[in-house]
Amino acid sequence: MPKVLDEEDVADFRERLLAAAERLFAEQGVAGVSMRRIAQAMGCSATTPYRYFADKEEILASVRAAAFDRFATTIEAAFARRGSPVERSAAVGRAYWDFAMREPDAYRLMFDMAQPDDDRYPDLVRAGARARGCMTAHIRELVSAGRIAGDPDLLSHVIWSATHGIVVLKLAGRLKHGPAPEDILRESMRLLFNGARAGLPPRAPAQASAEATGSQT
Amino acid sequence: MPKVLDEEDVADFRERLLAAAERLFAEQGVAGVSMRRIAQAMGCSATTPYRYFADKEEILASVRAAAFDRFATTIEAAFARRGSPVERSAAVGRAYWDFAMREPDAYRLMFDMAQPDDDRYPDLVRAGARARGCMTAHIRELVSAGRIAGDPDLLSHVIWSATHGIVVLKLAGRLKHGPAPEDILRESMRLLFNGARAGLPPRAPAQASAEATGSQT
DNA sequence: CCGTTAAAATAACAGTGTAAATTTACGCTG
DNA sequence: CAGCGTAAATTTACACTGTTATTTTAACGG
Repeated sequence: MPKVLDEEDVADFRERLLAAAERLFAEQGVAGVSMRRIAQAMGCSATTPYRYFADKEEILASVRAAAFDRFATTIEAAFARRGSPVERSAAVGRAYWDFAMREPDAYRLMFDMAQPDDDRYPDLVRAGARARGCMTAHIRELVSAGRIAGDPDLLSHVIWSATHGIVVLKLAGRLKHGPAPEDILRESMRLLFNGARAGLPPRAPAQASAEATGSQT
Repeated sequence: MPKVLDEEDVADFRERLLAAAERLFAEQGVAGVSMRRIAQAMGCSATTPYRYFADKEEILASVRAAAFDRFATTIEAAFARRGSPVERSAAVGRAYWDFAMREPDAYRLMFDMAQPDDDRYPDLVRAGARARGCMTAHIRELVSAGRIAGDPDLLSHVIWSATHGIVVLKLAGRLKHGPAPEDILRESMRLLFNGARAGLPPRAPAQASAEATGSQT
């Protein structure tokens, strides 16, 4: 134990603790993991973590922020692929789904409804905003390319919430008896994009009689 | 304290405790409510609830089952309204949204992702199944009436998950900066129904040039 | 080598879920 | 009515939790 803690040492300890905490959270659920258990996994005393984190809530917030960042990085990587707007958009959608299926515990933590006021953790706010932001770019591109019509911000929230809804229903165990989640997702996207295409102005293709019948309010 | 507990007395005690527990859960979150706190609200000793419930988890499961039943009753009432299939379907959708906004804590409890194995509580399974079931009837009716095309079971899951996604994002506090949740919901339904209508076979109305373009898949 | 001082470890507190032991009080029988 | 059996309620107790206060440890400067 050095006399004074190098800033690097602090960062290292925090990182290692967060990694351990995330693993334990995934294994036994957040409520089932105690500070003492985390400390034990770190090989330190029960209260040493309090030198690096204010309390358990801050640990949880940091784990969630890390998950959001990992998620955002994954999505951004998918969007960075080269290809047509449609291909890139499909890649983003696939990356979203794959992340949720590959790291269900991380996804659960990220979007848990029981978290009261995340706003106290700037890093969590930043990571969450980054994750949200990187889901609108591909929609904006689709609109710019004239493949769908509508307000990109609104459309991206529509696509996002539809996808999110299927993911969380599955992660909550509520899609055990109905259609396969993948089928629901595919059909949702098919219908949404068909619907959004219907809003396009008349175009080159011959049989474009689809006038704006969207007057259902 | 009677010598033996009438079955009615047991049911009464359970009901009163569940009501108190639900109120406390809503006020302070599930994790913030202790058995002792519930017992205090009941005016009994700390361990008396254990005569009526196996443990805290069973209390939570019962509260969740009650919420599902209340939800299902609300939806069924909306569907029981007289009117056209479209009107009845719209009423169901509105009732769904209104319930989630009126009882966000109940909704949170119902669809919380952190619940591991609900299957141990038959009443909860039954109530959950009932709630899910009453969301397909109005879709089935729409399909029967020829207003939309597709597999009713699949379509109902599409509509459900889209609605659910918006609700849980709002309840998780993730829709503070974007479009209003109501707008996302309206646009989602507009696009989905437009998309689903596109799958209809050619019909009476004059400008029905929409030949079966639904040849995808 | 010794004192200073930051870091770690220990001890302690209030509160948790819950099981075991104990007390209470009702209904029945002698 | 006395008193017993017994179900219901309470008290006690235990292992655990998050967290704070106190004490111990150990690296550095003189």
